[in-house]
Amino acid sequence: MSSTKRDHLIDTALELFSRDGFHATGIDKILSASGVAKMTLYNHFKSKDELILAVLRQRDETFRNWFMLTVENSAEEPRDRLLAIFDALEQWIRQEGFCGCTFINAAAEFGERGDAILGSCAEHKRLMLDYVEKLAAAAGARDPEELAFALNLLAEGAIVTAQVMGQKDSAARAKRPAKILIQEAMEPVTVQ
Amino acid sequence: MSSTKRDHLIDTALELFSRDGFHATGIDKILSASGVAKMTLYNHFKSKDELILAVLRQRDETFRNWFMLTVENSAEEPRDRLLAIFDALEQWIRQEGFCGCTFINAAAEFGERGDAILGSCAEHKRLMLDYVEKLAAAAGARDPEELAFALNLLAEGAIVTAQVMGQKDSAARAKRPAKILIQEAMEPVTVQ
DNA sequence: CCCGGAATAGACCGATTTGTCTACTCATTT
DNA sequence: AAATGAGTAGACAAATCGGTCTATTCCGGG
Repeated sequence: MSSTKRDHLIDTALELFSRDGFHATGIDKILSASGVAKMTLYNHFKSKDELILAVLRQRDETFRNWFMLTVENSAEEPRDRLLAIFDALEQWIRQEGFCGCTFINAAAEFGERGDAILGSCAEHKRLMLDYVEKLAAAAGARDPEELAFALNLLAEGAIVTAQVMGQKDSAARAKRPAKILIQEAMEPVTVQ
Repeated sequence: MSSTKRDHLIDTALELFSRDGFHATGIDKILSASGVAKMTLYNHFKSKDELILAVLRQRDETFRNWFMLTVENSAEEPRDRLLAIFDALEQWIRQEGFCGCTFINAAAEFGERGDAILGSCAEHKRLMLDYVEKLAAAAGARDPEELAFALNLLAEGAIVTAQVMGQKDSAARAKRPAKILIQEAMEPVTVQ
């Protein structure tokens, strides 16, 4: 039963952090929402920052797994999988309670200080980018890293646009430019 | 002298909000950093939220003006101006003290509540998008709105990537995909 | 010169912040 | 039956939060 309380705290904290922000969510709010005693929290985590780090670690794992599974289940052809990225994003954005990317939000709140937190955000983005690059390589892109970088820009842009402007079709609308970039990346022609 | 104090408060608040975040920046920190008395602040602004709104309004104006001026000064041809967007972004990102987009950061902290604040962020993004669309129309794009939307995704992606991953060449690297999308948007061919 | 408006310093308020500590309960295990 | 470890409730601390209020000072225009 030891890790049950811990996981429950992380789940509750993720929900509140996403909805209200990290600084705006007090420890007491997490405790009362999860029904866990304060000493239990500080028994599992040394500080609020450590709780945040644990939340980010877990979020990275669950989100990336969900993302990769969703992409790979909705397309077989490597090239189609590159497009399926945006179907997965669309699906995520349309989920009720969508509050943008947890890592972008965390990076927004912890810029200078908290290199550990910012580092965790950067690592997540790195892993996501690596995955897209893997897909791009499998699709036979001329320069997988370059294509992955470009598609990743579209993806990040779609996430931010959905969050800030409330434009929930942003990922769907990103699909056409993505298709163009993919097509271009396959042919062995160089654009000056 | 009335508006001097007000402007000074807004400038100081913008700096601290950008560096440390909105919730993490207390009123007292803004006061001591600006050397202004507390009652002077509350004489100009009804609350911290109103100060934040004033900061966002001023930021929208100065940033958008700087952005448009920079784009238009670095290129004459409409089509080149679309690319100059990313030169301006690059320039901004490389400025020391770059902390990401104030409006993305604000939206990250004020999601649900504070529709006024989130609304201000959405409006800024709308105005930026409108400007890009104007450029796209001047460049003779087949569908200016669509091209502007796609280029805007790349731009937002570059901003976020620079902030979260510390990848300061993100805007420069966005230029090539942008060029491809622009080129495609000019020809009267339809990609299915 | 003198008056009025703006700014000042700083006390003060109640609420909330993160974090510590104690005394207690409960279930499991040996 | 006793011991152990996890969890609990809640008091407590020191700092900070946003915001109000008062008393004072400063400066420019009539």
